[in-house]
This record gives sequence, C-alpha cells and structure tokens, in this order.
Amino acid sequence: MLSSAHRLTDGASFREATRKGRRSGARTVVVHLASDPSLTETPRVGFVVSKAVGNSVTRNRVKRRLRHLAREHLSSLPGSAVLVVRALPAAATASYAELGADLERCLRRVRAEVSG
RNA sequence: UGGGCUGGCCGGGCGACCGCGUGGAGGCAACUCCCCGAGGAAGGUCCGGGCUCCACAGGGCAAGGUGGUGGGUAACACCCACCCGGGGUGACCCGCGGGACAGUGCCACAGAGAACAAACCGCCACCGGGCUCGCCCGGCGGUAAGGGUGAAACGGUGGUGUAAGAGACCACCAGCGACCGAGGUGACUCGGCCGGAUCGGUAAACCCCACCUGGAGCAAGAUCAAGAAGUCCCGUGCUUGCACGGGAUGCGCGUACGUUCGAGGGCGGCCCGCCCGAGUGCGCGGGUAGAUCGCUGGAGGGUGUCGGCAACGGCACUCGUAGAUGGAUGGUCGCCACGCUUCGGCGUACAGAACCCGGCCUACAGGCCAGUCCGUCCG
Repeated sequence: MLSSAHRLTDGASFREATRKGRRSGARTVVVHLASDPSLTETPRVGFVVSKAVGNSVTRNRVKRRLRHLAREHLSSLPGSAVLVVRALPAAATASYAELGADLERCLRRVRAEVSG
C-alpha cells in the first residue's frame, strides 16, 4: 500500500500525465509516465479505474491491488516521476500475479523510453 | 418422521508476515509503540424526520400526497391489533380496502343481444297452405321458463297464474335501504321490525369528498487564509492614452428588456396583493471548489423488570462501536470448514460507509434456531 505522500491527488496532474507522458499498455493496464521538474522529492502515483471494470467492490479490489503493487516499483522511479495507472476491464478477472506481471512489463518499457 | 406456514439469526473461522486511515502516547526530527477501522442490505435514492441556510403578509385558484378503524412513533406511504372482502383442510396468506343515485367516459373477443336490455334456437296463440291425421311449411304476433356465448345476460327456491310465460302476484331465502334494541373507543357485528320488486363493472379513467404538504440541501452551512487580471466611475498629471490615488463590480462575448412610465427578485406554481429594488433574463464559450470545523454520543446497543394482546413505552443497570475526501478499512501465505473436481486444483453469495437516524423496495451461495399446522407411525 502506498502512503499519502506518494499519491497523486489533483486533476491537473492526472491530465498532464495522461496527455504528455510516455504510454505503454498490456492486457489489464495502461501506464502513463511523465516528469514534473517542480516536484522532485518523491515519485507520485495515481490510478484510474472506470466503471467499465465492474461494480464498486471490483473497482476497489483492483485499485487496492494496483496500489500495493506500485509500492514495489517506487524505488526504481526518479523523484520527479508522475505515474498514472489506468485499469482495463480485463483487470477485474486477473489474478494478483497477472496484474503484477503486466504492471512490471509496462513500467520497464516506459522507463527505457524515458531514460533512453 | 414427511410436507408446509410464520418469525428471527448467521453469512466463513484461526494464525503469521508486509501495508493503509482516524485517534492516543513518546520524540527536536526521521520515526516508534498502542487502540479502533464496512453492511444486512452500507445498494436503489422511493417515503418520513433530525440538522443547516433561505423565506415567513395574507387571500383565491391550481399542484402533489394519503385513503377501513383504533393504537404506536420525532414522523411516515412504516409497524401492531382489530374489522370487512377473497383464498387455503389448516397454520396462515392476500387487498394500493373513501365515493359508481354529482357528472363525463370506456367495457376487447365471443354472442341474436353489453346498459332507458336483448327474440338466434326454443316455447305458445292466431291466420294461410300441405297432409300419411300425427304433424310439417310459411306469415304475423306473444314470451326472458329452457339452450347456447361470455369475466359479466337485470336475484334463488316453491307456488298462484297463463295459450305459453314473466316479481305479473304470494311465501321463504339472499341482497339493498330506513328505523329500533344489544355489544364494541371505533371500523363493525348480532337480533328485531318495516319498506319497495331488486338499475352491472371500471375511480391503478377523468372526477368528487375528507385530511395533509414552505424551498433547497453537508458541494447544506460556519470560520480562516490566499488572491484579484479585466471592466466601469471619479480626481490629479501629462507625452491624449498611459501613470498614480480613491471607489464599485467580480470570467469573457453576443443579444433582449429596464432604473419612480419599475427590469428583475422574494412570499412553493399562477393571479391579486405586499415587500425589496438597479441591474437582470437568454444563448455560446471558458474557469473554479485550499485548510479547519460541520463529523459522529445517537429518536444508540444490550440485559433485567414493570405496563400493554402487540407494535411500543417507563424505570434500573451496563457497553463504548469507522469517520475517509483521487476517498483508509487491504495484500500474500498456512491450517481448518463447506461446495465443485478431469484429484493437479478451483471457488466461498449479494455486495463497499461518504452528515446522521426510522422505514420501504430490490439483490443474496449456503446454513442455523424457535413457534405452529396437516399427514403418517408408535403409545
């Protein structure tokens, strides 16, 4: 689980990241990674889980699993990073391990693009 | 022991590790430790309240809601008891339970006929014809007893009566209405007596009657902080469209109406009336919602006792139980329970608080308990 300092909470940052960030998709998630030079202390992560994923119980479970998984990747992100993880409908039925694999694959790709 | 009916309850358990949020303690701080942390429906947002702000000058007309009676409650469209009607052998269940002589509308299909009833078959009299002398055919009438249709055909049984029949008349029954008596707080029930032959259903069609109803909602609302571009007005200065100072407004553009000949707003919607009044309505495009409080102790839960058929209420003792705001309440693993299984495993219903309560409605794998009815077996 992520602590509050690592959470993305304002709408403007969400828009910035999804419009300008590097994007990579998998079966269950789409990842947007942007960089905000004004805030460099710690990477921040936000999640978008729409109603297409399922009812509120399902959406909550997906969001919690993603938040938990994202925690393990914080150390590999720069302090200025703004990460938005969007869940796709397939995420509702995916297992924790599948979600983790998809997230890791996507993150590896966008990190490579940003640094390279 | 089988099948039902009613009411209530649970809705995975235990443990380990890693996390998240509120609160508390310690610490200069990083941080550490402790407590607590989703539901019976948290859901739909359909009713009723609390709370907050606004309004409170009335009258009329609309609009919406409720609809047997009595009680419960803060209140209700909820709950309890009872009454009436209907269903069931029974426990029990069901009814959107005011009015169809105030008026208007509608009544499909079938059927001859569906609302000031109706002659298709049948029955009967009369007239004419035929004739195997018992009827047959045609015409004109009478007839609602019988058949058939329908959800529904203008009471039922028996008699008098008649050509055949008919509430045409009579008795009883059913139903309707008036009165009287008894019981009940009441809806209503029971009994008596009289009356007139006794004109359907639908009000979840309009409608009529009685009663009830201010508006908006926690993004309510309060406090604090920050910020102020642009536009307009006034004054001063000069380089005549800029600077400075003061005031007003608080996104821009277009359009319409208006300032004592009153736009617009408030008094629930409209009209009258009253009050406030200088800007306001509409369209297009765009922007914003930081912190703290509100925020959880409340019509609160449990036990006992008393009153009450009950819903519920009184008293006493006792318990302490989420408070987020891109939104915590989780993730992984082990053992057990249950259900599938191709014996590898897989799954564990419906579903996630958002100001708080009381209800209603809807969803729900599986399981438990109590009462009660009918049947069967034994005694």
